[in-house]
This record gives sequence, C-alpha cells and structure tokens, in this order.
Amino acid sequence: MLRLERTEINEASPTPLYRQLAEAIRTRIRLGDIKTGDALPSERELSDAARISRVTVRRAIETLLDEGLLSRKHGSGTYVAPRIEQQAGLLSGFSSDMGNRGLRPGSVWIERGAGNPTPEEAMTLGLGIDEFVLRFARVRTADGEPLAIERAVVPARFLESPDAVGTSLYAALEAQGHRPVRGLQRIQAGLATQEEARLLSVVPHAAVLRIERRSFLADGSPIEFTRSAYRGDRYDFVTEVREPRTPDTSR
Amino acid sequence: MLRLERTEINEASPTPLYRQLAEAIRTRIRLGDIKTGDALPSERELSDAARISRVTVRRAIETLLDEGLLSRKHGSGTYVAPRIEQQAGLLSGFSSDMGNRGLRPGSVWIERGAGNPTPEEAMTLGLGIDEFVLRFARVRTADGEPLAIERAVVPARFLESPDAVGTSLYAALEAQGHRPVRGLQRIQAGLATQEEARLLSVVPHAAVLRIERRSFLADGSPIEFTRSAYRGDRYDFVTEVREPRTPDTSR
DNA sequence: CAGTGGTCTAGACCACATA
DNA sequence: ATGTGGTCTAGACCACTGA
Repeated sequence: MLRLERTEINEASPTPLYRQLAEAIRTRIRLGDIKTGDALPSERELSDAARISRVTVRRAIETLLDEGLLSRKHGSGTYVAPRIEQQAGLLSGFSSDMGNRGLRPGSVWIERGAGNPTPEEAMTLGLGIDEFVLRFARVRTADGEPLAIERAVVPARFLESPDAVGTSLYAALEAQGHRPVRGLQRIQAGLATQEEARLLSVVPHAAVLRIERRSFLADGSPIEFTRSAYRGDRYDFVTEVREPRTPDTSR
Repeated sequence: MLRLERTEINEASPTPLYRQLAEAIRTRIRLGDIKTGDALPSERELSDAARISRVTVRRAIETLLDEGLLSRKHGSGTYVAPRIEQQAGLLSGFSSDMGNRGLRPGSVWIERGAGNPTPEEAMTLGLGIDEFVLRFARVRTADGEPLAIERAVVPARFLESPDAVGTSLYAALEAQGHRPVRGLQRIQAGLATQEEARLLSVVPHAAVLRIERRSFLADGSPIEFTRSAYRGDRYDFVTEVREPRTPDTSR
C-alpha cells in the first residue's frame, strides 16, 4: 500500500502542492511502489495522509490522468494505467526529437537570411507583406547521416538576428522568451525530387515524409512555419491521439 | 461585453454546471459575441453574473483552454484565442475522418474472419496466443475512389462476431461499450508494392503513407491494432501537437 | 450497504500585469 | 493600487460500484 506522508511535501516550496503531490505519486509509480493495475489510495485517504485538501489531491490526480499514468473509475477507484511507452504528440524541434531517439542531431546550412514573406507565408504567419521574416534552411543530420531537409520561416521580430540560431531553432526562440506551445502538422508521403535526393543521399523517387508545421505561442500568434522532407527509410513519425468527444468524465 | 445570466444555466439539468457554462461560452464565441483577442469577463464577474462559484467557473474555462478556444494570462485576463481551424490530433476511425473532410466513406472487403494472433499481434494487444482475434481487411474508399488499405486486428472478446462490423469498426466497438480513448500512431512514408498499387489504383512505387495504430480503452487495455496504407497523392494526415514540458500554468 | 469518485460552494491569500 | 488569474481549504451532497 502506498504510504504518503506529509513529510514529502514541502510547505515552504514555491511549487504548488498539487504539483508536488503529483510528482510524489509519479515517483512512486516509477519506482514500482504501486504497480500497473493497482489501486491508488482513495482521494480521502491521500488527503488525510498528506494533510492536503481533497480538491488539491484531485488536481494532482488529474495531472497524472492527463499524462496517461492513471485511470479513474467512478465508484470504484483510481488505478495505475498500463504504460504506454513514451509521451508522443508533443511539440518538439528536430534537436530534441533526435535526443529522444538517442541520436545526435546536427545540421548543414543551406540558407540563412532575412527577406519579405511570400504571400503564402504572410497568410500562414499572419503578417503584413511589409514585415520581415527570417529563413533557415538546413539539411538535418542524425549521427552524421542526412535525415531531413528543413526550411523554417520565422517573423523577424521574434529573433534578434538570423545568427541567433545555432543548432536549435527552438532553443533560440525560447532564449528570447518565445516558446511555441502548440503546433499544427500536416504529414504527407511523397517522392524525392532530384535535388532532395542529392541532399538526402538517396535515389531520386525514394519515399519521403513531408511534414509541414505551423506553431503558435500561448496567446495564439503564429511564430513558425516549417516544411521538412524526411527520408522515408529512416524516419517515422509517432503521435498520440485522444478521444474525440468531450465526455470529460475525467475531471 | 459578454453578458451571461443565470437564466442560461439550468439548475435542474443533470449536466454539470461547469459543462453548461463551458457550452454557453463556447456558443458565444461561435456566434461572435466575443471575438478573437477579446477578453472574457473576469472569473469573478462570471461567477457573480451566473451565480456560480469561482472554482466552477474556472473549471469551465479550463475545458475551453484544453480545446484551445481560450488563453489565459496571469494578472491580465482570459482571452479568446485565434481560431486554429479544426480540432486535430483526435482519435477517429476512417469513417469519421472522412466525414470531417466532407468525403463519403465506403469500403470493399478483402478479408473478415477470426483466428489466432501472430506473435507480433499477441505482443501488441497483450494477448495470450490462445486468445482469438478478429481480422478486418478492407480497401477504404472516399467518394467511391480507393484511398487506403486498412488491416485491423481486434481481440475477439470485444465483438460478438466479425459480422458486427458494418462500415465502421469504431461504431461497432462503441455499440458494445468499448470505446477507444487514446491511440498511438506511427507514420511512415513508403512506396506501393505491386499488390497495394493494384488495390489502390496507383502505379507501383507510388508514394504511400503507412499508418500503424494501436488504440486503448480508458482502463488502458489495448483494443485495436491497425495497419493502413494511404495513397500519398490523395491523403494527408493532420495532427496537433502540444508543448512538451509540464509548466501546467493553465490550471 | 459502505466506500469511491464527481460536483459544487464560499471564502481566503498569493503572484502577476497594468497603469 | 487595483484588478486579474493561481492556489488552497473544509465541508457538503450526489452518483456509481461492489460486496
């Protein structure tokens, strides 16, 4: 049985109680103190043991439900859900994507500069045609092998200069306080053009995965428009999907 | 200014207040009463006007944050987020996917029957090799044109018989009370084999999008393993991605 | 039936934004 | 300084599950 004492909770910490509690439970699950299929102590028990109000306990549990670590059954209990490997469907740039796959990211620059947006870019990024954009085109490599061609466009006002981008565009954006929080991706299958084949070291007409991404800041403003072509033989895209309706029975 | 009166809330309804309130706000946004970028009335104002506690008001707002309809700024206010077209990243079967795209779904059966799982299927679906599975293989059509080849495997215990599946596998599963709530998809680009080319009416070596999906019930049990091959020239896969970290500043 | 999660309240205090 | 969202509490009642 999981025993959670008040001692695990740091009253003075600036971290909210519900997050500390969520983290404590997450840790117990990771360590195997409570295993897949086991029931968590009831909300009231947790509340008593940790001396935290039940509302706050529920909030912690809801965090873990969102993460897919727990599942609740009305009238029955809260259970540790079977592991669904990694978290997918998360917004990440090429660099952290490769990191998750255990590959070393790299890049070879094709183009880096500023200019006026094309009408399509202006539309996608919600820009006037007089606002500048920065362009970044690279061959992205994994462990030194070419894996993708990536062409990114970012409104100029979000970055000091094109040179602010080292290996990771996302890192550069975040450094300036512009962190994308959501994105919309369109994925297609296609055949490599002559030029793509050359850059990716594949034969012409090899299969490529084309990914188009628009990402947005928390307030909804578009911050990035990227088109990529990945080698079909070396890359797959993993995504997690959730239930469509909004029964919202979970909270 | 948005005016929300208590009259919009039906005290007697079995629908929870927070959902009624969320629906009311959703409607106001859809009707254009409050437009993109506008601030919502403060939580306290909404609470007073609707005579609903602030906690409950927050809960309604959180629902809409999850849907991407609103964004919150600490110390400032809650705003209507710019529209990000449709909801993507949702779990849906072929039939409803086509419905969303305004196409008429159809199918031509290739195989329908029961059998023992392959080792791979047993592993993926968490089955013993003595448990039966049902198999459904179809050419899926959109407005009568072949669009994809879909091969689904479902543990036999979730369906009365293979014939329970008409056009929609998901509809059949749901009819038996087994609704998948999350799925994991793997997407790859490839070239059509001879047989695929024939079934899809494309030339051999045309680009195809291969999608592998495992989906799960609320309690985490695997319920479906499906492999599909979509025509690359007629289909794109759209998905929404969210921020990776868990700042969870939204709730 | 007892025990569990689901919903709701009124009120408090803190942290941040804006002027 | 005021107003906004962010966190937290104690307690209540309902709805569902399972012995």
